[in-house]
This record gives sequence, C-alpha cells and structure tokens, in this order.
Amino acid sequence: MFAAVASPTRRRLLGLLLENGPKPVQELAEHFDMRRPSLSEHLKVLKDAGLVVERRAGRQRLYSLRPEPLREMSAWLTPYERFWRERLSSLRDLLDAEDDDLPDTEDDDGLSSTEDDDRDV
Amino acid sequence: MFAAVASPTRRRLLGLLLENGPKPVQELAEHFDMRRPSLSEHLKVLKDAGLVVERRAGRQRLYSLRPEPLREMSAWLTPYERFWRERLSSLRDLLDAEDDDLPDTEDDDGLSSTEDDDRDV
DNA sequence: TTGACCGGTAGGACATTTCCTACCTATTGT
DNA sequence: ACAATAGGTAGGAAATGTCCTACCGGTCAA
Repeated sequence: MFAAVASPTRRRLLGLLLENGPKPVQELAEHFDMRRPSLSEHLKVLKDAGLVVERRAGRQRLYSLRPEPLREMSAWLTPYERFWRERLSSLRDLLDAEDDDLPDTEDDDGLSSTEDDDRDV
Repeated sequence: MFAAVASPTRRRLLGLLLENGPKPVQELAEHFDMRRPSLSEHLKVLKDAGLVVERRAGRQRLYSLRPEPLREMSAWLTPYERFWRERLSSLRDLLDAEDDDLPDTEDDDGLSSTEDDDRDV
C-alpha cells in the first residue's frame, strides 16, 4: 500500500478521484500524458491495494476512492509526528550542526556508544 | 520521499532510529538479514530524502532520525482523512456491495450526494 | 447482427531497485 | 608504522516497475 502511493502518477489519480468523485478510465486518462493501458495498470495497482473500487456501469468502469487503507499510513505516521512535535527538530538540527563543528577530541563527554542523552532546548 | 518510505526495510530503519535514538550502521545492521553495504545504500536513500542525518563520530557514523519530511506525507493525507471521516466509508462499502447485488432495491438515498458530478465534459 | 466504443490483458523494451561480493579510504590502538 | 575496525563505493545479477503497441472480450446503438 505504501508502494502504491509512492508513485506520483497514482497519487495524482487518487487526487482526481478525491476531488471529482468516481470517474471512468478514459476521463482519468485525459489528465495524463500517458496511454490508456498504462493508466489501467496503475488503477490495478490501486485496486490491489484497496485504494479504489471499480464498479461496472454499462460499458465503462467507474473507479472510486476508498481511503480506508490510508489509515494505516496515518497510524504509521503518528509516533513520528509526536517525535517532531516533542523535539522541535529544526532547532535540534541546528544544535547538531554546531556539535559537528567541534571535531576536536571531546574527552570531557566520554562519547558513550550505547546511549544518546536527551538534552533539552 | 514517498518512495523512500515505501520500502519496508527503510521503514524498519526509521523505526529503530525512532525508538533507540542515533545508531551506527553496524548496530542497525544487526537487526536485518542483509549485508552491511545494502543497509548503507538504504541509509543513503533515507539521507537523500532528508529523513536521516549522518554525524561522524570517530570512525563510525551515527545516523539519526529527521522526521520533518514526513510532514509532507501527513499534509498529503489530510484531505483523505477528512474524506473517510465524512463518508463513513466502510458502511458505504457495504451498501455499495448490496447495491451491486440487488440493483433494484433503492431504499436508501442519504448517501447518493456524489453521483451527480459524474458527467462528461 | 454489425460496427463503434470502453477498457482489460499479453508481452516486450527499457529503467530502476535491491541485493550481493570486492575493494577502498579513514580512523584508532599498539 | 601496522593491523584492525567502521563504513562507503563499484559494478554486476536478478527482480520489479513503467511505459508502449497489439489485441481481445463485453456493451450499446442502428
């Protein structure tokens, strides 16, 4: 599922379905500089990932968005969100960079290989 | 960046850095059934995506998590989150399935608000 | 029924990813 | 200086991904 969303083409596809609702393949293909069978393959990947469902309507297939699998991504993200909120990471990056600017032997710190200490900001 | 996170190996790597803090390559490699150079390549991908930073410490390189780029993923997710919360999609899936099985029973009409924008251009 | 249309499948070309084994440089301890 | 250690780089093999052109079956309209 992460792999399905990793493709810019497929993210765009999901975006179109999100904004415009269910659409047949042809109409989706108009938005891309790509032949229709390739789009069909991308849609198959999305379907296998459970991100779209296909519904037959006459001679066309309406594809529509099914965002549930994205909850998994949202859940995966959560602890990282917490991390970047707790640590104010951009500031921490700055401190790390300055730390990197002191290449001399820092014998006062000991350079413990097992743990990095949580230092506040 | 989406591509960087698409790999299970790299997600695991990020998870290790999240839980255990900065680590040298060797110690990370112990958790994988993979040779060290391959891990190095995965770390390079993560570094190019801005998801980790490398800090030289003697003869080892400490890799640490930099979660900021994940905000982009979180932002991308937002409208879909809204979508799945608004539409109670799992219920909708059930109704769609029954609708597909019994095409003549249209006793529900509360969820058909999106069907009108499916029109040719 | 015949043709036009929608869209999936086959399979081939090409690029990218992912793993490996060698090999290299930089650092550290003796 | 020398050997050992940490880890990146080269380049090749195999697997996957992404595009294409054909082609095929299903549906609608005359």
